[in-house]
Amino acid sequence: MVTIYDIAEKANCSAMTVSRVINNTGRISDKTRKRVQDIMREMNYVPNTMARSLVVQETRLLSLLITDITNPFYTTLARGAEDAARHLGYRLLLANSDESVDKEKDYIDTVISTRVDGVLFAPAGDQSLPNLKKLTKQKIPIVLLDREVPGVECDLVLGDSKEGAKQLTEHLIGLGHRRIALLNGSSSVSTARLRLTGYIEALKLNNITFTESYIAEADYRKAEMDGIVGGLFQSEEPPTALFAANNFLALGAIRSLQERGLRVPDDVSVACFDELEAGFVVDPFMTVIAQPAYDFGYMGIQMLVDRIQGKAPESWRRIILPSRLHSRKSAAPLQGT
Amino acid sequence: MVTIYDIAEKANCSAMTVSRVINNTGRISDKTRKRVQDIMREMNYVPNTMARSLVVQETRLLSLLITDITNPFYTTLARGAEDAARHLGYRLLLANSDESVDKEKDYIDTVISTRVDGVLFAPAGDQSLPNLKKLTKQKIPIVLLDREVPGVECDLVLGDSKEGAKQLTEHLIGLGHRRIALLNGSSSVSTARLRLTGYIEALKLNNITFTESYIAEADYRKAEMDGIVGGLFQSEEPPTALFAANNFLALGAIRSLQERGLRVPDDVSVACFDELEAGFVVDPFMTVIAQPAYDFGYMGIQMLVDRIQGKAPESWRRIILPSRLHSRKSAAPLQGT
DNA sequence: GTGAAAGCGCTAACAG
DNA sequence: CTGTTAGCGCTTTCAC
Repeated sequence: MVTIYDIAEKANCSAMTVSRVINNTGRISDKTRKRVQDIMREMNYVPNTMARSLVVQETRLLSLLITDITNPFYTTLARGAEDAARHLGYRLLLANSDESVDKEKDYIDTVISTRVDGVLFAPAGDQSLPNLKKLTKQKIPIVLLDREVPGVECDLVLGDSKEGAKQLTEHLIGLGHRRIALLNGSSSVSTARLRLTGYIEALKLNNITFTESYIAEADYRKAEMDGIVGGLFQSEEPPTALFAANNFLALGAIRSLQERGLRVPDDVSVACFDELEAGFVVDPFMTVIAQPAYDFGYMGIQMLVDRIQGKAPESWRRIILPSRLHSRKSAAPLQGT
Repeated sequence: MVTIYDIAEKANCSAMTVSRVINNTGRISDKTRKRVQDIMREMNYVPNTMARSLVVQETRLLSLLITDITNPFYTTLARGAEDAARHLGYRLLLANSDESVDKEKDYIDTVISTRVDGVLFAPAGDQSLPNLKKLTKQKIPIVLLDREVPGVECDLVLGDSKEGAKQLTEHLIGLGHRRIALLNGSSSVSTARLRLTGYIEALKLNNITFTESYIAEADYRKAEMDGIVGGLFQSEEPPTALFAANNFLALGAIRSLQERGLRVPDDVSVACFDELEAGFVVDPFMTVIAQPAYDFGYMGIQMLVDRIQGKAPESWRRIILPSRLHSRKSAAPLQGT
């Protein structure tokens, strides 16, 4: 591996001169600059970023932690983050927590010891608090993505879970449904709590009584949920519509519904948060509240870099990205009983 | 940021002792070990990986370069890579080339200067050769993923493109189709060439004459392709089936088919390589040759780490992962004319 | 314009 | 079992 000294020797100058050429700092005569550059090329010199980082105390490395690399919401987000990072001259370290606070913890440790300049963090849930505290204790800037964690002060990029849930619920109500089940994420995740709130608001607004037994909770990544969905539909007056708090929950629910002979949307309407695919798809089936996943990542990185470079305001910023309802086939008007 | 020296001072010992405690090397009395550990915890000490890397000449960082972070094939692959990396104690730097050799080049430069221990590389195509050469010139181990690049000697994890294509084509033939279009990727990508070969072999085997005008090429990421698909179907004797060389091509084709009033599978059967979604899906529609994307990533990292740690054989290894046909609705028996 | 010296945080090699 | 010295590849600071 060729170093700055090898170049300096061949170019008959000091390491400092070479360093200045590399970084375009200070005054250098055109002649020496050219000589040094030629030799660098000739010797295939590539600067050692780590050595540099060690002295300048900055790595130009950012970390992106997502909870499910398999979910198109997060891959689209990752794509946005990747683009933004590239544009701003940062590299991205990727990790996937699988919604596990423990995996998160492991990763936080490696992140800290890697001395990344900042972390873009989609937390597993409220239990991520200690992990986040660990980061803040080391003064590593954080931007929280998608989910808020009570007790953490930092910049945020969120979706409008409450409004979205309200809108989606009202959409179902508009289709004639009054018995609407909510298959929610864990209540230890802020988005799940807000989606419940939005759901309840929509019911109230339409004078529909809230039925406890129409609510169930499951893991956001969960695809297998026969028991849970079974419970929801066992009642005398089973729901005619189901609102799933995210895409994977909806998928699991549909599968489970099909297994018990219920057709979607004929027997049960289904709608959810987030698109099911990253790109477009042949013939989208699911009625969804679509969130601008790409922007979550892109803006998140922008905010993070602003903060790192001291261009951010003192106070914490909270960006709420709007979502949009796409009415499709999975949610249909209620059939006359 | 607290350093080894801060610990050493408080613990009343040398930096070396602290270092030994951290790395669990050499002999240390239980008493000093405990004292040092307590102080490390108390001061929230986190080792500085870069400083360490600088001296041990190893970063424990791997780079994963994929061509389309939006494609479920690659995200699933990334998940496999991520899991393997974690299990083996490596971190993963992620990048997305968007099938662009230029983006690839940029990334290669940062990868080299980051001194990653190895690169897991899904090349954009044959033109990636100079980028790969750059890496090998720096003696950075590479494992090539999914696509081969003529002129590059390294470990490989590939799918069985020829066999898969042959199998898929024969499946279509078995359904009664004889006029089968091939919507292929760019011929500068090894998988596209092999898929063409497999397609041709299947035709030969079934005494179907090869029709030049049934072949078209497009970008693997392409979703918009009206002109291309139009050309394929303008003939007097339009194809009754279409074999798309990857999932996104199939999606684009279907959309374009629908726009010209052709229904799938009623008017045209469609089948392709790779699943359309990372996870399971409600009611899979597309007939596909599914590749074990997760294994591409997992095994790729394993091979890479083996190579890095000198556990790999001298000769280059070439792993061919088998694929599997899933017959679904998008490809149907040919209707009597 | 250019260079010499010192040090970023850590560990290898050797000494005791 | 523990410490000393030197140096990984680079940049900061100050001197010329």
